[in-house]
Amino acid sequence: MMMVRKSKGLGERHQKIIEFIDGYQRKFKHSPSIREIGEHCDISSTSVVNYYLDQLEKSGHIERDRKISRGVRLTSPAMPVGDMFRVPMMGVIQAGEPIPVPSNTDFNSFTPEDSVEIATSLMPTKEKGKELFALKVQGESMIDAMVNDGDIVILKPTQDARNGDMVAVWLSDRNETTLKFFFKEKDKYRLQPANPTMKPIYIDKNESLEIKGKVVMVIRKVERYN
Amino acid sequence: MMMVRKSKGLGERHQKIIEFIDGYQRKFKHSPSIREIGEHCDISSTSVVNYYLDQLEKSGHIERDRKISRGVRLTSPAMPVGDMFRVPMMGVIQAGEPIPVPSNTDFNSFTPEDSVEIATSLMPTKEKGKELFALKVQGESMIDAMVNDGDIVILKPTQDARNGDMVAVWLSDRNETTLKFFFKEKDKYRLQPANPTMKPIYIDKNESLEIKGKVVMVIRKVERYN
DNA sequence: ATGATACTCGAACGCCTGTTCTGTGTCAAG
DNA sequence: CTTGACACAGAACAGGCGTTCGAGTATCAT
Repeated sequence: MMMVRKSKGLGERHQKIIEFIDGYQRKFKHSPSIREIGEHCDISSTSVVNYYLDQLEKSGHIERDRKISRGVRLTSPAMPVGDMFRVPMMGVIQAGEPIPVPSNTDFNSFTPEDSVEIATSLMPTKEKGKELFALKVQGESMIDAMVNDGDIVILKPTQDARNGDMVAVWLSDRNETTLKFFFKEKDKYRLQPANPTMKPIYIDKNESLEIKGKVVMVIRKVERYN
Repeated sequence: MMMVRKSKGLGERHQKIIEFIDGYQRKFKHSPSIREIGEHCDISSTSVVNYYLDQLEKSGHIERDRKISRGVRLTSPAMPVGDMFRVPMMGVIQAGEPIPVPSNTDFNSFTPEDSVEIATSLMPTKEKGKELFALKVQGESMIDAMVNDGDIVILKPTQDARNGDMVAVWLSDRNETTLKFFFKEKDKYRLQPANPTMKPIYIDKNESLEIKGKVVMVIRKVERYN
């Protein structure tokens, strides 16, 4: 039958408690005590706080270290505390295929599996990563940009590049995706490989050239070849 | 008994305490109490623990929330809670110079400024990074390993490499440091550049070849040329 | 020697904190 | 109406915990 009671989901107090714990941990660097939770959530008795904490633990929202002072913590804090952020992995980039670009509406639909975490201390400039996306390089066609099979490139979506930017471009005439340094010259574009021993390629200005994004970071995990 | 004076720097007990706090926070998700620190660091009195904690706070190694249970925490934990860890930046790697390798004794002497944070989710295999160190590449001499000026390479110190490993080697005969893929052949070593368009170099087995470490990761920040 | 400094110990004080127990009121089902 | 699950309050208990104090010991410069 129908219970008008709050038998399902999170009640108002559950949410208030979670919010308070999250804010408290952010402000101070430790967890609140049961009594502190009670005070700030308008609960007069510690047993009631304990009552809700038990429920939140069963529902998996929090973890508790029993008998330990301030042993309450959120299972998945909104921001992973550590100074880093998450970049969605949109797919692969390879010659002969257009690269996927993020749609503007999906901002929280990616899971940890298909995303990359970057420490903010590693980020160039202050692209504090709210629009960035990542691509995995497939094949060795980007090798002239010093990017190899399996590498991860972090891109910032943009249409127009400045001279010297490393960009991901889609050459529809050649049916090819490539990473190059971008230079605009008199009547053509020069796409300069990163490796100085290799020659640049020139694209006429009326040839179609689609800039997909600007590379801000390259990450290579070396573990293969065993 | 022997009581060793240490008026400067960190004494043995200071280090032991820091290590314990770090390990404790990693294992459980909260800080240890003063008594727990005492037990595991062979300090019989809580006042002595408090004594050292005060010093560590003044020297900036820890932070304390007074009057708060378990209100001790490291100012820059080796692993900043969020799922990542810190790799010490030992210096630069460049042709013509030997690369610096970490001494075994410095474990907390590096500051956030000269270290690199890596998300564990980005790490290859399970090198859960307790011996790793980082080097910044200077010059373009590593370009045949697809590593460029300004790149950061993460190395795992090792003397012997397996075939296919990407290693940092010091060729004393040539007075050169280089990154190559390592292959042992009949009577010589083959050092294969990562870029297939470049030819390998061969080192005779009696020529001196010092392997300094195995590359596990390469990070490139692209922000220059503006 | 002597005092200063650095270090160690043990105990006690008193608040903090998680836990538990009893009791009250509400509301829906039987 | 009775019953029982549910939400809540208050109090009390027992141990956890940071803090403080008094006292003792070793090392060193004066």
